[in-house]
Amino acid sequence: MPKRGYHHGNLKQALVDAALGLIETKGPQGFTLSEAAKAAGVTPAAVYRHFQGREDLIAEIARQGFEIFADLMEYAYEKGQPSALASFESTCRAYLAFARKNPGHYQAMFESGLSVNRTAELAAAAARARDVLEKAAAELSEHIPPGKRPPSQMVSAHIWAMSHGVVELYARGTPGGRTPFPAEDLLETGIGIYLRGLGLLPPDA
Amino acid sequence: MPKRGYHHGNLKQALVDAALGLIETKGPQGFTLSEAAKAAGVTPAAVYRHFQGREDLIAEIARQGFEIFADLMEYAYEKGQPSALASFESTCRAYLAFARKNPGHYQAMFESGLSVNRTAELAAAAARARDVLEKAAAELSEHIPPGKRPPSQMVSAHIWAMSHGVVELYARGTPGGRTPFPAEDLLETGIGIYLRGLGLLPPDA
DNA sequence: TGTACATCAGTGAACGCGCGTTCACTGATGTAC
DNA sequence: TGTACATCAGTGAACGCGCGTTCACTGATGTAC
Repeated sequence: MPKRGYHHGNLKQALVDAALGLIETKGPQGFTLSEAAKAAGVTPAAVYRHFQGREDLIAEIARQGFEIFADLMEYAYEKGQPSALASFESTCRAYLAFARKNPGHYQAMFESGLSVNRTAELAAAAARARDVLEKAAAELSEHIPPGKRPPSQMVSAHIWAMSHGVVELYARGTPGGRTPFPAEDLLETGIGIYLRGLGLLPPDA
Repeated sequence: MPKRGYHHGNLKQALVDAALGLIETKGPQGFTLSEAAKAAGVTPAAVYRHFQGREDLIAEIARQGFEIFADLMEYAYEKGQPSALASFESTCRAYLAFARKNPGHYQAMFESGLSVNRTAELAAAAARARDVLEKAAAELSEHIPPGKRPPSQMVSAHIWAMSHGVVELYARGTPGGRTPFPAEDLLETGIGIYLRGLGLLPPDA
């Protein structure tokens, strides 16, 4: 697909891919524009044909990440239908799977420090991903008696928080944590206990 | 306390404090050694009398952070005694309170990318903090019938993950999240539901 | 099919800058007598 | 109490380096005729 020679052919995406690799090894703050250019086999000045600067490049990576993320979440949601519970659990699993498979995207999205409202496209992609989880949570909530039902946005926030926490603490680096349990099991059991607390799973299981 | 003049008197701690301020505004990767020196009113070269370099400075901040963190957790734990449940909930609240009150430390500890095993002191401080939560979780677990009791290390990992997730997503920046709920409420309710799932709180409440 | 030309993606040289790190030094402090 | 001296925390000049950014340019590509 990419042409060779004086004209690169698809430099924009090549820069994105090169930066992804750098992020995975050195973090979103750990590389320079020049490094990304060099990794793509191109002069630093060439970057400015496609991006306004380093931040703009990271924002594009985050945008692509949120698009992939939203697609994955939507797919997982559909796969679980028509069961609200199955959709919800499938969506949660997709969260961790995405973080595992796309660590560079994940870091650009959540650890680069850039605002999700930087551009309209980025905000839209992020909103699409969030909406999937909120929809799954809302459907699930309908199975809880109205009196003891927490707001569904709160449920999705709880789940997002636990998922993100598991990713950050137990699916990568070496922070305060490290447990003898695989991240997947940790998330699965954690969400299981949480759903039991909501009365959506039998108290035993 | 700090002397003025040619000799600073307490430069090491002054550098730590200056760096803390910089971390709070620009993140753990967003400042340079020279900036920290300037913020402390001192030549860049002076830093080398106290630290081996930038990483070493951040590691010292993280170490101090883990010490404060562990102290706070221990105090919260004691305050809840002799009730295992009260100790546990108090400890969870202390987690978020620490992150709120010491954002610079928190970032140095969990978002700077440095390994907790960098030095023995750092590892020891981190282990002390972790042990408090694990002890609280273990005591709590004893109130669950052995048959349906998850490993207490798993419980503490779940709680740490949810706490960390709430801090990262809802107590600061603007990632995929933003909810209408204060982080404190989010964590409180999330842990409440989780504990109900463990059978440690009545199914209503 | 061939030629002339417009377009524009990428080049490479240049710039000013602030970084981390070193070094011989200086001068404040504390202590021995 | 006073003086001589050792200690060592911080200075300031210097260095080489890679950064981001600009600019006039070059040459590959596509298209009009």
